[in-house]
Amino acid sequence: MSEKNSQQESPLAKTFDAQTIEPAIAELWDNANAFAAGAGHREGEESFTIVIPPPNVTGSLHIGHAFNNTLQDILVRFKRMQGKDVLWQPGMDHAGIATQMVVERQLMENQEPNRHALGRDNFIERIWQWKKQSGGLIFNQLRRLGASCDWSRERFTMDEGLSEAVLEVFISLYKEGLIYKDKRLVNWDPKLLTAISDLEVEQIETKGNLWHFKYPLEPGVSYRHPYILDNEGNKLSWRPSQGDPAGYEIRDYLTVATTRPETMLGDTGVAVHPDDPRYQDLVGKHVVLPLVERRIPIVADPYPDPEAGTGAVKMTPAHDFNDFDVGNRNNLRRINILTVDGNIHIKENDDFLEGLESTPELVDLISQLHGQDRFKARNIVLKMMETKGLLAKTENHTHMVPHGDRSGVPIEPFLTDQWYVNAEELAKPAIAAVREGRTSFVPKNWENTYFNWMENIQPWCISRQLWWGHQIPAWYGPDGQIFVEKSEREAQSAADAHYGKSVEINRDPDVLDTWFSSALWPFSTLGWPEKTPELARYYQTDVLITGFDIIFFWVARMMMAGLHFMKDEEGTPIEPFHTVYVHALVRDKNGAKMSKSKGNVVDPLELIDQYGADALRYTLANMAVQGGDVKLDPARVAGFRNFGTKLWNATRFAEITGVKYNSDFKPQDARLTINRWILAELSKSIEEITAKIESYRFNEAASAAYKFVWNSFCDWYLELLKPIFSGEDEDARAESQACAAYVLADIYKLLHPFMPFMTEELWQRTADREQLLCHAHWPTALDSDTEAADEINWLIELIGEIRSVRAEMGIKPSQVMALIITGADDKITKWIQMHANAIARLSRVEPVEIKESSPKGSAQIVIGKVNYFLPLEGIVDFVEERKRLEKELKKLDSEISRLDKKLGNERFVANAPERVVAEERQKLAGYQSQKEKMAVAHNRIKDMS
RNA sequence: GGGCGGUUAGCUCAGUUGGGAGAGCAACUGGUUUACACCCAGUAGGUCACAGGUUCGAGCCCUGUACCGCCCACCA
Repeated sequence: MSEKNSQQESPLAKTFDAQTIEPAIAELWDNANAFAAGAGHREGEESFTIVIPPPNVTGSLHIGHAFNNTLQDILVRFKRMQGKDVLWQPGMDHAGIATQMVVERQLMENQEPNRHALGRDNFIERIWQWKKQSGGLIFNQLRRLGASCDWSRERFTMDEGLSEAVLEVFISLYKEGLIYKDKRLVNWDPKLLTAISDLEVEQIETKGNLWHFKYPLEPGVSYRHPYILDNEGNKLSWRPSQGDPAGYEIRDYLTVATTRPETMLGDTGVAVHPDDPRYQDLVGKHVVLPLVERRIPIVADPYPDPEAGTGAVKMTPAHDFNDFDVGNRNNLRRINILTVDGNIHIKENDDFLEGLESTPELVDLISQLHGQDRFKARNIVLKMMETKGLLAKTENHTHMVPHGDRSGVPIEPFLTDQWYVNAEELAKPAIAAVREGRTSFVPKNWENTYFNWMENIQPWCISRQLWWGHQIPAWYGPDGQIFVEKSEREAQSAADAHYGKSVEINRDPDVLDTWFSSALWPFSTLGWPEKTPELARYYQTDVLITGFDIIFFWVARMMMAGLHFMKDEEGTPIEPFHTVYVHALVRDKNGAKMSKSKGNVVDPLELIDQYGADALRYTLANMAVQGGDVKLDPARVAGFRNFGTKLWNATRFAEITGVKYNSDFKPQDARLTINRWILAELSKSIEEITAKIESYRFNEAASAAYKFVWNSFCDWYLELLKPIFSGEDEDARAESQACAAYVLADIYKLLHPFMPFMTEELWQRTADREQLLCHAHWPTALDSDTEAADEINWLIELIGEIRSVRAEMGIKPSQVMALIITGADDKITKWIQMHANAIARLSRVEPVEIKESSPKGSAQIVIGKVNYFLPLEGIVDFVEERKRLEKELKKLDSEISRLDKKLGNERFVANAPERVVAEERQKLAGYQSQKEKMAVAHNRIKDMS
């Protein structure tokens, strides 16, 4: 490294040029293969593994990725510097629907044949081509961000290896009976023409109507319908809970309500609650479904709520999840009246026509409705019902309508054959693992969300009617017999064996839900099902860092898959990770989720262009509050860019003043208080930053570093070194130069996880380093040295007071004035002598003198028992000082009276811990002695002004 | 309908075992020096949403209310 990165001749530029330096540093890391698995590993240190949440192959870096990956990188770089055997496993997700949509759109834009014309194989080939050209853009963007993944290990969910894992998992779950095929209602997306899982359904509040229909009872049947009267004597519907009804009327119809009138074409029953007194006599009778004239039964089922609506509910088992269940319990027919794309299908539909007489009215109905879009059909049905006088009432009604999260159209419950995973079974060990603390969430409250979902988990529909994805390894024999095997050849021989002769088999055309392969990510990327060395070394992974929006989609499913397939030698299941760090989503300024469709996306790449990756990362780290929302304000990015510049300039100052890294410097041997002080502050910061990163409090780690660098190191340490650097004491200068270099080097290390580019650059430029900063040893704290702190804290307080007095009294900065000290003991005297230069320089006082008696006409400062005077004669009107003292005295009075009251409270003295009481007493004494001195000063000045 | 989170300075937000409320930005005053105007020094600004309760003591714990946001859910 030394030939390339030895100290460079040219001095540092005035600011850090992120545009040119960041890419150069990225290249330096690249060439050194700095992030390969195990790079920088030190003997005896364990492994540390993170798998990246695989971005979609179609994706480009959005602010959420930037946030998520910044946090991962902070942790990964931190662990790497601790000498751990680190793997940050990168990779991408094939994102079935999203990718297929992108390429289909591209075909359309290019006016090329659509996918159906192209055919399945050609289309898939086309997607691979697209991936080669435009996929994975996001990885370059992640590199710009500084993500230190082992890029050589990049995986893709459609890779051969990962596909092998998918096959293995599917087949063994099938053979265990945990994957099965079933005909039931699914969430059907009529636009994308595929089934989707419950999680891909978004409930959207929609304003609509609730229409009340009269369904005539079959001829000869009627019943007594009770009612109550309102104050005006109007008949109101009666509910079982209301006690005795006021009266009855004879009805030959039932009223049902619906938000989806068009589904009535598929009604096959009316359900009432078995205990509902209104309808008990009707159970077992029939109604005649209007328009269609189908005779359908009235059944008793616990599902209808007698308190809601009329208590009678129309049943469409083929188009509603509840009705489906009721239908199963009561043997109701299932009549599918829709096509896959959501149009009415009642012509030549045997299910629909069964049992119907072919009347002219029916023919007319069919001709009016068949082929109509479901929403148009709704209006037509409504008109028909109204015409017949069967529309009893129309109410405004706001309700949740399920929409496909990709297509944005209302989904249809649709009766199809699909593949399911028995998630309930797989969830059991996944729940236990978290309950028993083998995997824990940070922050902990997400565990409730996890449990709540896992404990109510539904079968997971994993088949998709798409082309892009892992095709389901199932083949069908002539009679529909299923053969699930690794290859067509094996399926063929299984089929041949089954039938005892050679038969033709057909592969299931469907592909698997993308999340099926993502669920395997923590072990499939390490080579499973092969027993690779990486699998042994890096599984179990350590921390999963992810947004809460994919806890269900991804985290839960990784837990299920990991615990089912990964076992140690004794067969004990191994969780995929021991910790799940859940961060907030980056939201727009209104707190809304950012999404492309809303157009409220902040582009991290623009921020990187403008401020540099380090600045963006530092900002994001500072926003990573556990449990909090993240709203991005560009002004803050600028602020943290400024912080980088500050550090840059501190280094520049060091360079100018001969600060040079010296490996002989031993911090324990530092002699000067100022050096011992900064080393103690450094140690405190090291401890704090280390602890905060380890507890995932990234914002607190970042702000601790910020304060140390800016407030302690730059504002005070470097300022206090200036007189030493320009002074005569060569030993002091040499020690300080070495010490400053030492502290700077540790600062680079401490900041490296947060701002890797600039720190690496500075590290390389400030000394002839043996290694890259990203492999340097994370610093450890020294034994604490509190002695120095007293002295420097006194100095800081004194300088601050002098500055404050000067400013308040309007003394020009250019005005140099004397400082006279009285009442100094030996210690203070020594300190004054030691720091006279610094005091003079930083607070513009000259000379600094210790005297026996106080000068006349001075501003007065009290620190501890010592008085400090600034003679004002000829400089400023005493009135100003009088006002200032009065203000001070007022403040002291209020403090003193507050403490008096508190300490006068017997119960406080009796109940509060001794420590607290003692502290308060000490404070009070301090304020009192300060007040006495101030009062003296005030009296004196009053006489003069 | 169930669950979770939020309400602290003009703005964006910190505040981990209860013991005098902080940061950044913005504002105001003023800038001499061996780095930095992306800077330095100083100043001002808060009934910690509201109402009760526990406690010697509450931004923090308990109860309730209001408003905002999110997640889950099959009410026709």
